[in-house]
Amino acid sequence: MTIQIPRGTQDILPDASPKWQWMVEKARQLCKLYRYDEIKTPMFESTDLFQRGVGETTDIVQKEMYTFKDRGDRSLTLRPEGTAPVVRSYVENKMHGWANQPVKLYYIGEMFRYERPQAGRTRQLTQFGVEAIGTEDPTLDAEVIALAMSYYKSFGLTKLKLVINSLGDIESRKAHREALIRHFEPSIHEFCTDCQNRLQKNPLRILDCKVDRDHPLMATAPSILEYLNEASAKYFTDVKQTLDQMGVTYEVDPTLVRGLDYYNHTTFEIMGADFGAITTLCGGGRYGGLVHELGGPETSGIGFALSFERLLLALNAEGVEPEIANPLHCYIVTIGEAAEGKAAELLFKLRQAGITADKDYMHRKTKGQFKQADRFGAKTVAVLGDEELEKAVINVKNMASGEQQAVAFSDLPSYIKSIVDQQEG
RNA sequence: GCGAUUAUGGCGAAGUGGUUAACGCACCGGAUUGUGGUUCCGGCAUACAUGGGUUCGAUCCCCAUUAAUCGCCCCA
Repeated sequence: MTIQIPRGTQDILPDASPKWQWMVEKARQLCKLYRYDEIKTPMFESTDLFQRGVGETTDIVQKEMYTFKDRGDRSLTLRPEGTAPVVRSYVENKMHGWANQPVKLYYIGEMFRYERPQAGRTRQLTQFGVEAIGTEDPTLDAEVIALAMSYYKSFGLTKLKLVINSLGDIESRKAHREALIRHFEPSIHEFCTDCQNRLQKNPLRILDCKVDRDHPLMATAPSILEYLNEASAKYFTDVKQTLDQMGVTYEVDPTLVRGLDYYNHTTFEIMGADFGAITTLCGGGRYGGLVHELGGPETSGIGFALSFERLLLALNAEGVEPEIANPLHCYIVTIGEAAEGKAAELLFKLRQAGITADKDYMHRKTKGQFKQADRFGAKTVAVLGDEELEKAVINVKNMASGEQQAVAFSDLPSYIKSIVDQQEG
């Protein structure tokens, strides 16, 4: 048996990489506009970081972490998400003391979760995320949401839906949680076993349940929005107003719950075209206690994470293609062994002049080399054989018009350039 | 962790309990000497996931394993 790629991972082959480069480039450009700076953190961290940062009760920590011991008997974990590491770095590097506040960061990198692979779900995934840490300001929440939406829209995606919600502050959350338990507890035996487990663990999740969605108690369940205290309600209103002013359209969904423990106040999710079971492209929100939990000051941050794997599904679902291409300007056809050295030299000079150029390395016959050039979509083919060598010229064929012209070796780069310019113009 | 489906040459895809396992695409070569599409001709390939079992004999039947795809859970 030959060795296979590990389960849930994938190779990104050359025909797919333009799209990946495209996704990365657009993320970087957008972050420049919004003035977020890149941060890179390690792919693995102390296991404690995720246990404390993400939350002991979350699925990520309970069953999805790639945890291992190194030779020094330290427990390490391949990062399953980006926020906890960034906040760790924020605290460790005392970014709360930096002159520019809030600290606005973005990251692009691989995350690892031990899950059953499925459409839009892999064990290694690539996330782009931003974190704005150091203040609690509704316009910042709106900015982060707007950034995420702008990112998707910059690809020309149209089937997007932004859903927002507020979990309120700790006090509001707690009041709501108790109300939910009071609401469901008497009849919890009528619900699925998952929901019975959720009752104490995370009663908010019951509202998400697909099995029991038609149960009468669902419709009458207390909404978080009714339990927001004054400050939380105002904060949420301000976020919504800012989005309105920016012209970002959204839907409020009081049942929107995010999986990680650290969220409070604003949460949001962006969904895309329906491909398979998964429609969530991006998730984010504000995290209140996290910085302090990890040893920093009492401050708050907001961010989102999205995966390129799912964005790719959305791009494919809507048939979006990148404009990036790499046209071949010149293909050199050699006839006879004597031409090989000169061809290599000319290739080198063409490339030095910024012209994309290639040749045959498979000892194909002339016709085969032309076929190859055609397959590459070469703008020009330059033929070099004994006749040309004798006269110190090379015959350049314009592949669009079929015209052929003898050109002195030293004039080749400028001649190719003129034909390419002419074809493009 | 649970469930469903699938597993044939580089790719796609037929097929059978028993001699050389179709075909298409791709690739290479040729159709009078060094020129791309199309057409025609020819060539090419360690192909029946792995390990057991049933059978005189299995790629085809049964079991297990592995992997892929999809779904549940949960999430990006």
